[in-house]
Amino acid sequence: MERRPGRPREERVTGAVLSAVLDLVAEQGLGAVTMDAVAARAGVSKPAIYRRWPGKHDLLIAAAETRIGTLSVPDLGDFRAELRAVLDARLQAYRMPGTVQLLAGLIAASQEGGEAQGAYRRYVTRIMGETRKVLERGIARGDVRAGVDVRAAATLVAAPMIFRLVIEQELPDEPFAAEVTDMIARAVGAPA
Amino acid sequence: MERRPGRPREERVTGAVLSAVLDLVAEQGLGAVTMDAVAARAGVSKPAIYRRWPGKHDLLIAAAETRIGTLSVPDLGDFRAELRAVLDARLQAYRMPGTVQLLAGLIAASQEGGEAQGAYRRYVTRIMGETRKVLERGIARGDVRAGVDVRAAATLVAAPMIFRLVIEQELPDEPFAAEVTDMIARAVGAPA
Amino acid sequence: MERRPGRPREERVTGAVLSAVLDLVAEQGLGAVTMDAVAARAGVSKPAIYRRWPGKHDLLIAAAETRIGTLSVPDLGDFRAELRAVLDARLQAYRMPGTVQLLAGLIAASQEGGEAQGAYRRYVTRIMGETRKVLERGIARGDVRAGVDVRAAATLVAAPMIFRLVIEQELPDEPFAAEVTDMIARAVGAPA
Amino acid sequence: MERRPGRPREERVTGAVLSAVLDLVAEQGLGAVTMDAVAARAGVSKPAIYRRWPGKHDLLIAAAETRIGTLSVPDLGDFRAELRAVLDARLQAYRMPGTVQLLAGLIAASQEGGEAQGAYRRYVTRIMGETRKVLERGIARGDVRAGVDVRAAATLVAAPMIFRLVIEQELPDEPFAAEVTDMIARAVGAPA
DNA sequence: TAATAACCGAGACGGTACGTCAAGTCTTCGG
DNA sequence: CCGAAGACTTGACGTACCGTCTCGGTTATTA
Repeated sequence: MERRPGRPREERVTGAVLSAVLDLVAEQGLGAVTMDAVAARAGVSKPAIYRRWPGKHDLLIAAAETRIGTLSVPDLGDFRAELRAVLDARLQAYRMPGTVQLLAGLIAASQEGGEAQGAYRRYVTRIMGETRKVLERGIARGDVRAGVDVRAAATLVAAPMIFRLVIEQELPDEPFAAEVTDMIARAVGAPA
Repeated sequence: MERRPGRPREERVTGAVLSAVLDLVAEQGLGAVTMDAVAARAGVSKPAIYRRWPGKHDLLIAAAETRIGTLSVPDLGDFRAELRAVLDARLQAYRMPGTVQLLAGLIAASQEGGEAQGAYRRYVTRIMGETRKVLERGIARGDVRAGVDVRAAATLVAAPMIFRLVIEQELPDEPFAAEVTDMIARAVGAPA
Repeated sequence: MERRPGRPREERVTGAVLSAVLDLVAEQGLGAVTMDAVAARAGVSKPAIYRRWPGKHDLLIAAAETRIGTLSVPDLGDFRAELRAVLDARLQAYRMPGTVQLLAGLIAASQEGGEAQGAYRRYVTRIMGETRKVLERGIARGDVRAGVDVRAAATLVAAPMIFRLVIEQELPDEPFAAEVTDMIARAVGAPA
Repeated sequence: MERRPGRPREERVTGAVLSAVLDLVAEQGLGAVTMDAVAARAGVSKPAIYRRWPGKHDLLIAAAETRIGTLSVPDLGDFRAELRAVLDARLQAYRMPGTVQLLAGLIAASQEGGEAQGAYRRYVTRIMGETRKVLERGIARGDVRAGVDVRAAATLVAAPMIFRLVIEQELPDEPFAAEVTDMIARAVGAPA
């Protein structure tokens, strides 16, 4: 195990900063997420933040990752059930205060095209990976049509919840998740 | 016809400003859309801009409206065809340079919650209205299932294209539109 | 009379900033002369300061100029009297609170070699000009030796007071001025 | 002979640091004399520096002392000759690259009023001590007027060279030294 | 021989200031 | 009243430096 020389970074700082970002977003919205405010809230100096993340965008992405990390759906033996599980997991994540603002900030940040963009791309890929697995499992199992374009279908699954939340600015609820589950099951499910 | 006293507003300004916003976004990205930059590019003074739009957010929304304005799909006698028409119209709009950044900026701006938010909401509602009409026409016609939740379905239609563009950061293409058309037709179409 | 377009600069700002610098130096020393502190004290914004002076060094020089501006000694008919007048004028200037710190800051600032250096050089030249005039007047009058190197003599006149103040860190007093007057009069005066 | 326990300090460090300060000042000016830069240049760590000098000011003073250390003028039997020897010694010291900046830095540092100030005062006193000795020797010998204020005269001797260098920002040369010698000899010398 | 204490390089830390930039307002002039 | 031009406030940005502290490791003196 290689060890870099010099004083090691304090773990406390990383966690405190990310928490501060989430708190500020939840309590006062995206506009309150100032580097100074984050530093003050976290009880940390600005340079300590910039040592970890090259810019505000990267920090936002990192904060978002702690919110909507990798979710993992086990094999439930049924595509519809797994699909619902995926959507329910998202539902929970989106219900947490500040998630909308965080996502909105993330989207804006991802357009700048610095080092942040790579991290963002990897993040999105990772997020959608589980949905693809569920679809592929369904195909293997036979309750998803063999001809389905998996990538397009994954988009169809992931999009509505975020759209409702971020574009329509309305918290998606369970009836909505149920409705989406039903429609997508019809869209990609194997005919009886 | 009432006439305010003093020098009337020059029509030239409004157009020049909106064009400047679109140009800047397309050429240099969202970060280049500064009020000063817009003013300089449009050959216009800043006060002239603020006289027309109360803030940057509103200006962004106005610029977005010129891009993805109201689209109107005529009755083609077939839901699937009309759905495809809706998606193709979006496809064209999204293909124009700078649309991604514009949308991203719009999303970020919409979170601030000033006067702009109302305009944003009206804009989104208007955008989705046509899709709802198409769905309702399909129900009336009988080629869309009667039990479909129209609002949820409208979200299902609008979301994938924007998601692919803004979240996945990939330009949606015609095969994708075709695939989505097919899936949604299965999702909400009346069974044969 | 040419008039630049746009809103003219407020005279208030320039004066308020220079006063703020002098006040801060006098009250809390050189270390308290922060651009933020100056801005706050002057009731002015930082950009307004940077519009007028390219950096902190230039601001310091400008502030020093208001303190030890051009002094003018009239023809008193006697070299010794005029010499004493020059030294007394300096004495008064140096007695004002904060002058030491200001001079020390000036010296440090003058080493950086930006645009500030030119201003500094002009300032020093101007300061020493009056002393040279006094010397030249003395030569013409005959109570200063004809062979005296005027530039060297001017340095001999200007140096002791500043040295005592800045290097020895002691406020020069009248006995000191009298002693210096006497010694320099002997050094450059014409023999009786 | 008391010996502190633990690993003794490496002599190498002290010398390397002082050299680094002098080199940096000479090559890139006062602004380049950063504690980090000094440490890097000397191949030494920052704590190793702070173990030896309590702060930057003290380090600057220490560096200056290596440049303009104690000079000792032997009894040459003649005031004028000794005076010239003093000024020539200074001339040599001032000619070394970076001395101006070093002095300027010293002056600025001496205003801060920490622990460094004491060291600075002692340094100045020591520097001027030799000049006082020369003057007192002259009085005893009889080639300096008995009534001369020794302290004021010492200032008169020390000031012009530094003033020319630091304030006028011009390297004092031998003609200047000769001229100053002549004038001061007239100022304080005993009449023939 | 082992323990201890002070040293060493490397580098992260808090704090504070710097100089810049953008948003939105205000002021001058001329049309 | 509208227009351009540009100065203004506010407040955030990202960077630089200072002096301290924490590592892992080394070197000498003491037990």
